[in-house]
Amino acid sequence: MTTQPATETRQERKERTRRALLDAALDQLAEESFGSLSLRRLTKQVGIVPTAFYRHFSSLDEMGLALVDESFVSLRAMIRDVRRDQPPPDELIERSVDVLSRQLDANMAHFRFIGRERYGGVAPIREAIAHELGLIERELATDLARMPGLEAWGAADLQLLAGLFVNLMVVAAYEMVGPGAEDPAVRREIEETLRHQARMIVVGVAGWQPLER
Amino acid sequence: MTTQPATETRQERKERTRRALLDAALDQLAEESFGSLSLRRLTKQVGIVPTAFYRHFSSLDEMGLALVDESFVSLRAMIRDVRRDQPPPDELIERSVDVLSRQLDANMAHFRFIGRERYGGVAPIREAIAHELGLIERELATDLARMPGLEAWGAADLQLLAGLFVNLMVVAAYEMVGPGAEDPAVRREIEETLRHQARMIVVGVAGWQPLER
DNA sequence: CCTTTCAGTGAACATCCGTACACTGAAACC
DNA sequence: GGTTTCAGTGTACGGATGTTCACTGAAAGG
Repeated sequence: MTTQPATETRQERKERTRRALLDAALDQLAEESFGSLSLRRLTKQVGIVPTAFYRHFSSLDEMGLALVDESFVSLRAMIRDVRRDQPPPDELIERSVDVLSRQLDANMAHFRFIGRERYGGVAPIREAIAHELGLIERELATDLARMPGLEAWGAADLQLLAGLFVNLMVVAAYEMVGPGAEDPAVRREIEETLRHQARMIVVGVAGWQPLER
Repeated sequence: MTTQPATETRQERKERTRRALLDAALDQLAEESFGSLSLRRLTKQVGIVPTAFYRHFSSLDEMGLALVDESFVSLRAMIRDVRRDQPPPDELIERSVDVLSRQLDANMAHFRFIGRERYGGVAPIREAIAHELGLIERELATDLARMPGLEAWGAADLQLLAGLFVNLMVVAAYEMVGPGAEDPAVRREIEETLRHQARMIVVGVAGWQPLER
């Protein structure tokens, strides 16, 4: 295993099987939860012997935390994309959902992982995800503070709103990428629901203009 | 095992160990996900031999579906409680959260189970939960249709709103009852956040009156 | 060029897993 | 009161699990 064309430094090879382990995990996590992952099946899929796993991670949990890390790198990259070309406030939702939709395909497994394990079985992973989502919530809150009409809001108010949006996003992302959303039509429907629900939060029930049909 | 004071009909005894199996599952599900449950640990906790499990369920999955069923009996009972004494619209959120909070203690394990397995690992259970939540969402939509100010809303609009509320409730319920919410202060905080966020959806960002601090 | 490092090997382990099978003994039934 | 039903027993199995340990062979380094 792991012999390649010609030149490849030792740490390149190591990094490659490490990557393969992470990918195998993300792959298997599409069909089961982290708590039921098996080290042996993982290494079998990668094509190495079970014990070689320990050359890369000291335990399955440690590998899980690595997955959390890189998943949130994806998520933050997405947020940065939205923030980069400062969209006008009235287009913020549209732009955000567009970016989400685009990034979703590139990082399906990551978003699926977050959605699945957010409330899933294994404590340290659940906690790591909760922590990262908390950070993102607070970042979003400070972003929102600069929006017209929200300058006077207190930290607590902004936090509430940020929580609503983050929740909505995580749930919608998972539903768009999780099992049952293979059909593009279904996915587009979820995407539209997300747009509308986000708008509904902004204008409120009182200010909602019924959808034309 | 399973010998009792005096008279106890055969099906009573059977029902009792069935109940014990379900309870043992709910108990263990506080610390792991359904996908990693083990028939042997389950039966050990109940005090019966592994093979006796099959006298009650044909598989772990079937038992999981039974858990979904009884969990939604709890949830529907809760909703009926809110609906029973028709609360005035402006108190609906307060009343709902109060009922939720009260029912939560009585059915912790059920709500924890739903929150955990909603996006969790095992397909048939995930689908059963999604189906039941869909029903509840539609019920709530028809309830909302009778509210003053919403009589003119179309089915799609009502569905959007119902989705927001159901989502908010499931997430908040899990956070109130899941790991990390043992501290009553933490729980009360989550409860208050839920109240505020629900109100924010109703009045919208535009109509939000900043919290006094 | 010779030595060190170390990713991956392969056998062995104790333990857990689900399930098949023949069984027992007491409640249920006629 | 004799027969049937059936929840729970006990053994036994084949296979999967995580982890140990001493190992190999090629790349890295002096």
